[in-house]
Amino acid sequence: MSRPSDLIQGTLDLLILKTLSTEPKHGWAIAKRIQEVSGAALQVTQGALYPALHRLEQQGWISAKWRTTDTGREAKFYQLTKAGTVQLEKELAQWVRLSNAVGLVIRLA
Amino acid sequence: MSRPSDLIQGTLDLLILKTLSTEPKHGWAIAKRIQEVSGAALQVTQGALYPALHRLEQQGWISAKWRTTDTGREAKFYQLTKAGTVQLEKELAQWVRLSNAVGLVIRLA
DNA sequence: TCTGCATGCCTAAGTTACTTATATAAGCAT
DNA sequence: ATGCTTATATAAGTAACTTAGGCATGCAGA
Repeated sequence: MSRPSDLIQGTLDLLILKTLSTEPKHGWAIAKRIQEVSGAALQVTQGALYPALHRLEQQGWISAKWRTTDTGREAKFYQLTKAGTVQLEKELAQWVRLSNAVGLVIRLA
Repeated sequence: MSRPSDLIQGTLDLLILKTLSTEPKHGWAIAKRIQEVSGAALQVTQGALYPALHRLEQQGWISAKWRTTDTGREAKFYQLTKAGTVQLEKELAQWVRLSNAVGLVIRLA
């Protein structure tokens, strides 16, 4: 079956943290935003999304609060914590480092 | 502990196939080459390497043959098959597509 | 009115690809 | 003979997914 892979394994945390770096969002909006910004290349399914959000919350990188959306519905809004901002920088640096390294291998054989 | 992560999950197949695209190599040499070319950013441990090679062989993307190395030792040399070359192109395209998408998210928040 | 769709949350089971640890063996140098 | 480098390999454990469900609300259309 291999994987259709609409995500690069291990980058979801980075994507979520980065998406939250502008303003708090609820899970559904985060997934939609990632999909839009990536030109639909990245698909965050709910089975990946919610466990990831709980993971990040448990790590103390994001915090949750129920609030009403623009459309008048209850939703769980997440925002970056200070620790989350630090973590985002780490993951960004890690991504740049490793993806560049992959790029090197691709170019230099 | 998180992961020290000296690899991006799911890219190992691509790295191996690409490394074999110039000439046949044995496992040990593949790992060394990836490490060198990446400026030591990527580390392929043996526990990841050998299962990956067997996986790729089973898929029919590489084929193995025992041969003697320059240093006069027996080693298992792998070379890309035709199917492997096709697969390499697929994985390359996939990588470019997805890593660019991650780049978009990073830049556009 | 009720039917369906989009929004919004969630979990469970299964799979995959790793990490970590261990085992084996040959060649070479001290 | 002791230890280091080269070289292969497997086993147990884990993290992060995929796939497949379930539940509830608001709104639009027939």
